[in-house]
Amino acid sequence: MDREKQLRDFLLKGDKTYMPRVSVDCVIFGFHEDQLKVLLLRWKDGRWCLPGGFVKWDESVDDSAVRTLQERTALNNIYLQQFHTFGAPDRERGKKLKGIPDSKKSWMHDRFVSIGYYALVEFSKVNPIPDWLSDACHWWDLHKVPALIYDHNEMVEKALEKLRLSLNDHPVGYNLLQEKFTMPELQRLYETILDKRLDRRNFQKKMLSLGILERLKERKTGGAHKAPFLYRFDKKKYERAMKQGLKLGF
Amino acid sequence: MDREKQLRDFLLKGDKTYMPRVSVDCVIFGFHEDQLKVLLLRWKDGRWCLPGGFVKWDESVDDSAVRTLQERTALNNIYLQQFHTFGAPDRERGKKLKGIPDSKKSWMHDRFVSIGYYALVEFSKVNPIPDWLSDACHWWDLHKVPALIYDHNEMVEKALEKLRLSLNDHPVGYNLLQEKFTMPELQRLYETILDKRLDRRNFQKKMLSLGILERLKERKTGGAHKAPFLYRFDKKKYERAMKQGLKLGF
DNA sequence: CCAAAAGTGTTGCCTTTACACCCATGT
DNA sequence: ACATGGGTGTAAAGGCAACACTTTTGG
Repeated sequence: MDREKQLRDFLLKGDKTYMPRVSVDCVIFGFHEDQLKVLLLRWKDGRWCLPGGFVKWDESVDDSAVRTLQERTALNNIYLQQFHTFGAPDRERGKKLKGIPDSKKSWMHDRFVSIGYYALVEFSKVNPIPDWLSDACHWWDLHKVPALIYDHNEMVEKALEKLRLSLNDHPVGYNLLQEKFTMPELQRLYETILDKRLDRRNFQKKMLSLGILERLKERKTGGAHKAPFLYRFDKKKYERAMKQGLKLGF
Repeated sequence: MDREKQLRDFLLKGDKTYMPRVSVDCVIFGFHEDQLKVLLLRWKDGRWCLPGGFVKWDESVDDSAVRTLQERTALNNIYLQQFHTFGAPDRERGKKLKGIPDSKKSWMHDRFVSIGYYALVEFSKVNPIPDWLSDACHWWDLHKVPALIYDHNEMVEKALEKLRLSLNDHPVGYNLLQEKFTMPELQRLYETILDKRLDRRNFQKKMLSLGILERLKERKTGGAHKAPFLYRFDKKKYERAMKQGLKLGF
């Protein structure tokens, strides 16, 4: 079987291409139907995990994360943030390899340190693609994430925590929402990430005061009630705000 | 020569003890005479670098940083914070090994990824100890740090940046000052880290409002002017503040 | 015409900022 | 005595939180 050979090659010769001992894992956040979602992979053995990958010898760790993300979502230009590196001594990739011949000789055997990144992506644009070791790749509601391999649940927790903290000095939305969105939608996003309710009117004032939103002529019609205005981020001003940092205080 | 053998052993057999490809580097901050200081090592070849180390197979990455710190400063219970992982493809430890026989066969050869930690230590308590590859270990004024190996200057920059950001939601001082200190000393510390002047009176109000300071009966005598009160952190309240996070906003 | 959601403005509080006066100490 | 730094209080400003009224839309 072809895949069998591919796997053997990867296990026995992968270290020609990839650095051993170091991996990258990505917590990919999406936002859909007022819920934060996380993209997960299912291994052939049924266990779920974060999309991850290895670092090529000639590639930076950041680039490795970009590549991993690109491979799972088919998206480019994704917002990506390194958030923590996980290095407990029992983090053994090798444990995944049970029952595979020669696995003891593999560069995958033994301990790995993993560098965690979180990504913010536009849910509707993602077409989840399993990797060649997995048979499924899809979105999970953040609050319903199943038990994951190793410390991946901890990674999700930590990523969320860091994302929350970042709201105190950086805007969010450009990466998670569609190009045009309404103020209530943006508010729903903030409320979901922070897991707390915000005052509608004060929220709008705060957001507009950042000067990074552009109100469009159109409104979002089709809803059951008064049609809300559509907004769009001014990309240049948004990026300037991301760089400089702000004082939001949520 | 004994050291020669020790080096050869380390280069050729070090991977029995340490994980290849992964290292830890520490930006150790101290505060002395109104200046932020960084502890640096000088290699035998004259180049300066951050104190760093490798990760033992059975040790967590955090523990490895703790050990490194302990070895350089002879201190325990140090405040330590992982702040970033550096993984550019040209980060080669091997470049250090020029001229050493068999260095190509060493686990030190080829690329390393390094996990950066910053530490806050009480300057006066530190007795800097060079490691066995270095002939000097001492404090440098943060603004006078020389050119360091690899990307270590970048690490110092990033550590400082993260430390500054942390002031917005965490107190600082317990780790950098002596047990008893005056309000002006604490203010000087904040001003130095932030590199900006603060109003004396407003600073005091803000600090006291945190409820983590205890004013002592004594005053600091010997100065040229009015004797300022001495303060001390209430350790329990300080730690609670560190955990919960605050809203300082500097 | 009613319920539910969205747009807008106002008020009061509380935090932050700016600033002034008095006190202690060494020269 | 005076220059310098430290301790304390207060008034104005600005930001934030609480809140009310009107408008629009589908049912």
